[in-house]
Amino acid sequence: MSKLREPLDAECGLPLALEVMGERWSFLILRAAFNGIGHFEEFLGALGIARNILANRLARLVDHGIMARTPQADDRRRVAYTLTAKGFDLLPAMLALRQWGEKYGLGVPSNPVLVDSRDCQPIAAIGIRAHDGRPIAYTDLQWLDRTQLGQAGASCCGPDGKID
Amino acid sequence: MSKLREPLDAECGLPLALEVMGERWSFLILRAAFNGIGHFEEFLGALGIARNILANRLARLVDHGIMARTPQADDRRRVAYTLTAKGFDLLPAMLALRQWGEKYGLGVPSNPVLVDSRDCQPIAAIGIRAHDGRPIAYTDLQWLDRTQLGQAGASCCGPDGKID
DNA sequence: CAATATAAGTTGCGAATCACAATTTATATT
DNA sequence: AATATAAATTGTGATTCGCAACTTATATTG
Repeated sequence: MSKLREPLDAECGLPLALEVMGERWSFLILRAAFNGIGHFEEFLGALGIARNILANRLARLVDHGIMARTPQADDRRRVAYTLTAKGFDLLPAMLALRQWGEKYGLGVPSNPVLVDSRDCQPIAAIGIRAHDGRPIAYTDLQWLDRTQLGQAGASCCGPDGKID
Repeated sequence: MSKLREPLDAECGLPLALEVMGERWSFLILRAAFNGIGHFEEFLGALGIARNILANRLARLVDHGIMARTPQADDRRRVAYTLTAKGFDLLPAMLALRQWGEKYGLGVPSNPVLVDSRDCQPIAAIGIRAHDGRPIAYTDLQWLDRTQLGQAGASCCGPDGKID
C-alpha cells in the first residue's frame, strides 16, 4: 500500500519508525490502546476517526507487529487489538511527544500523571542521559563515528558532530 | 490550512504535538536541521522532498516556533532556517523514535553515535525513569489522578490506571 | 546599465490519501 | 428463520502529495 513512498534513507532508524508511526492517527490509536481501548467500536468512539481509516490503520499496525489481532473465544465477532512488546516499546517516544506538547501547548498539566508505583512519584521528564543515568545538557552532546568508540583518548570528539 | 482537522482532544499534549510533527517530512526536516542543514536547497537535496512541500513544511515549522527564518545579511536571497529552543526540545522525542526504529528495523547500528562529550560514552537509551533517574519497568507504571499526588499513603495507586 | 545566474517560493496537474456515509460479511441472539 | 451486532469494505467528493515548470527577488558579470 505504501511501497510507492520513498525509501528515504535506510541508514537511520527514524525513517523506519515514521513509515508506520508517521501516519496520521497511528500515535492516537496507540495512546488509546495504552488507555485500555481494545475493540474496533471503542477506538471509533474514543478517537472520532472514520471507520475505513481505523480499519486501515489497525491492519497496518498489526502488519508491522505493533498490535496483535485476536478474535475473542466466546464471541468470534469481537476482535481484540492489543499492544505487542514492540508496540509497548513506543511508550517513551509517545511520552516524549506528549510532554513536549504539554510544555509548549498552553501548559495544560494533563491530569492523569504517570507515576512509579513503588513510591507514587511522577516520572521524570523524558530526556537525554549519559550511560550512567546522569542528564546531559544539549551543549555536551557530540556525534561520534562508531569506529572511534573504544578509544580512551582525551579529545576523542570533534567539534562538529553530525546527526545521521 | 489545517483548521479542518479535528480538535482531537485538547486535554492531552499528544494531539498538540502531532498537529505539527505528525505531518509527513516534519521529523525528517528536523533531523536534517540537527545535522546542520540550514538552507532551502540543502534540505531539498538532503531529503529528496518536493519543493512545494518543503516550502509548506518549513513555513509551518516557523509558524509554530519550531524553526526560525532569518534572511542572511550579506546575501538576502539566502534564508537560514535554524532550530529554536522549542525545536531543540524535540530531540528526545526524535531520538526515542530513532532508537525504536533501530531496534526493530533490521537492527542497523546507525553509525554516528550520540555521545556525552565529557566522557565520550554513548548516551543511554531513551526510557522512562523515576524522579531520581532510576529506570522504571513497564510493570511498575501507574496512572494517578493529579489530586491524589501529595498523599504519602501507602497504596495510593489503583490497579487500573489509564493513560489520558 | 543590461544580461545572466541563483535562492526561495508559487502554480498547475495527476495520483494518492482522507473523511463521511452506505453497504457487505461473518457471527451471535431471539 | 429473522433480527442484531462487530468488523471491514466500497463509493464519492474533498484534501493533500509529489513532480515539473514558472515567478519573484536579489546578486553577479560583461
